[in-house]
This record gives sequence, C-alpha cells and structure tokens, in this order.
Amino acid sequence: MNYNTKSRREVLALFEGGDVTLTTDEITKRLDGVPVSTLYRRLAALCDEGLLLRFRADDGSYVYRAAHKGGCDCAFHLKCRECGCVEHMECEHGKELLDHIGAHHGFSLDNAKTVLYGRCAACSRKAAK
Amino acid sequence: MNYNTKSRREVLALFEGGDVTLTTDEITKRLDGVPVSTLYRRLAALCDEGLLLRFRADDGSYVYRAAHKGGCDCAFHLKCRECGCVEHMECEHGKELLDHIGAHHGFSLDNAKTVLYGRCAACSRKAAK
DNA sequence: TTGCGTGCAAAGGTTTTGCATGGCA
DNA sequence: TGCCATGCAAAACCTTTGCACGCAA
Repeated sequence: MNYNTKSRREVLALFEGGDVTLTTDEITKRLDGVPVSTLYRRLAALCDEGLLLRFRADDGSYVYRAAHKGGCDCAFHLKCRECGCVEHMECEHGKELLDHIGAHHGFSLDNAKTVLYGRCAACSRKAAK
Repeated sequence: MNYNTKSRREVLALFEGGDVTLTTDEITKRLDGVPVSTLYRRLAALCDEGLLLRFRADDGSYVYRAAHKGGCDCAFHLKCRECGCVEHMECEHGKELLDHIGAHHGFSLDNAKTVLYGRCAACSRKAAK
C-alpha cells in the first residue's frame, strides 16, 4: 500500500521544509488539476501513516500540518486567531503544566490535537495602534 | 430585537442549571418539532448576545455551551475525547501558565475558545483494564 | 498480474439562506 | 403597526463514496 504516486509526491512537497499549516482549500488551489476526491483520500492516508496531522478549522473544514519526525516536542501550540500563525511553545512552564494536568487532574493530554487559541504578539501590537 | 419567543425560551431552558454542553444534534432531538433553521438562527443569535458559546466538534458540527455570567473563571477546559465530558480546570497552575504565556510569549489567550483535548481519569482507568 | 490509486460524478451530512407568513412589543 | 421570528424548502458547503479505469510494484 501507499504507492509512490504523483499526487502523493505533490501533497508531501507542499509540507516540506518547515512548519507549514494548510487548509484543504489552500491545498486544492495549489494542486490545481488534482481532483478533490484524490486529495481527500491522499490526505487521509498520509494522516493514517502519521506523516500529517489533521485538525478542524473554525469554519468546519480541515487543516493539515506536517507531523514532526518523532513527534513534536512542544508542550503546546499557540494559534493566532487573526493572522493564523502557529507558535510552538517549548518551555518548561508548559511541560510542567502537562505533568500537573496528568498528576493532579488525572487527565492525559493529547497534544497533537490540542491548540490554544488567542492573539499573537504581533497582532496584539497592531490592534493596540 | 431578540423577542422573547417560544423557541428562544426553549433553547435557553436546555442550558439552564449547570455546565451543559450540547451538540446541534442533541438540541434538535430535544426540541423535536422546532425546525432546524429556527434553531440555527436562535443559537447564532444567543451566541451574538453572549449567552452561549459555540465550538467546532471533531465531526465538524457545532457544540454549544452556556456562557458563565461574567465569564468562566477557569484557566482551561479539558475535554475528554472518549466520553466527551468537559472538566473545568480551576487551579493556580493553570492561571500561572496563562500569565506566563502572556508575559513571556506575548500571546493573549482566548480561553472561551480554547479547549485542551485528551482523556479523562475515568476513561483512562477504563482503558487500562 | 495484482491491487492500490485515480477521476468523475453522485451522495452524504451540517449549516445557511430566500421568501412568505406569523407573533412580540 | 413595525419589525423580528418562524417554517418550509432549496441551496451552499465541505467531505465521503461507488465504480470503472490506470498505474506502481
């Protein structure tokens, strides 16, 4: 399974080199000519393989992100609701909270699925003007 | 605007008394007979008024929750991906992290929109068996 | 050759909208 | 009475699926 086909290569190429986060809409536009059914099937397969992660966007559509090899080490991901950027929060405070949530609240967090929403520093500055 | 109509009263009644979280599907079933278009319009209006909060569920549909008067004081909400329960995490650790995120990462969190996903204590125990 | 992948079109589920009518204030 | 709310049906939207054909291994 998982033949090395053209569409597979094209989809993966979009996510190369960095913390790319793409909506289904962006993917279909960049891969103009590829039928959506193929895209959905390929994206789903890549998620199954663990190469991509899939989230629900606020508008109900999907958003995909490349899974970091070996798993992302970040405690949390901070997504700006204005510019859409995603910050990876890799600091001790965050990791402590993860431990605390597990130890004191009995809750094991799925941090591949967890995104904190808010407004990033840049957009806060813009809004303050 | 916002007349005190039958459907408005019925929708609000569902959210009375506690931390209720309802999917659109549950709402339409409990209010059998009310057309979905009315429900969607009323739910949207109640969100605009600030009485309800609206989130995307994993299946792409909406989930509604009563907005606490004066805003929910919890640092975070922990949602179990198995049983669907939502825990309000009101502890100093969480609040410290909120402050830290603001102070050190320049990120102002919108905690009405932020939900941490994982597995609650009860479901973890069940899974361990 | 075998079996997954592709393309097209049709179906599925949830949410939104148009329009005429009904009901609150 | 004026204006918002309601009901019904149709549309919009994103995603999934069926089926015959194509292509990688």
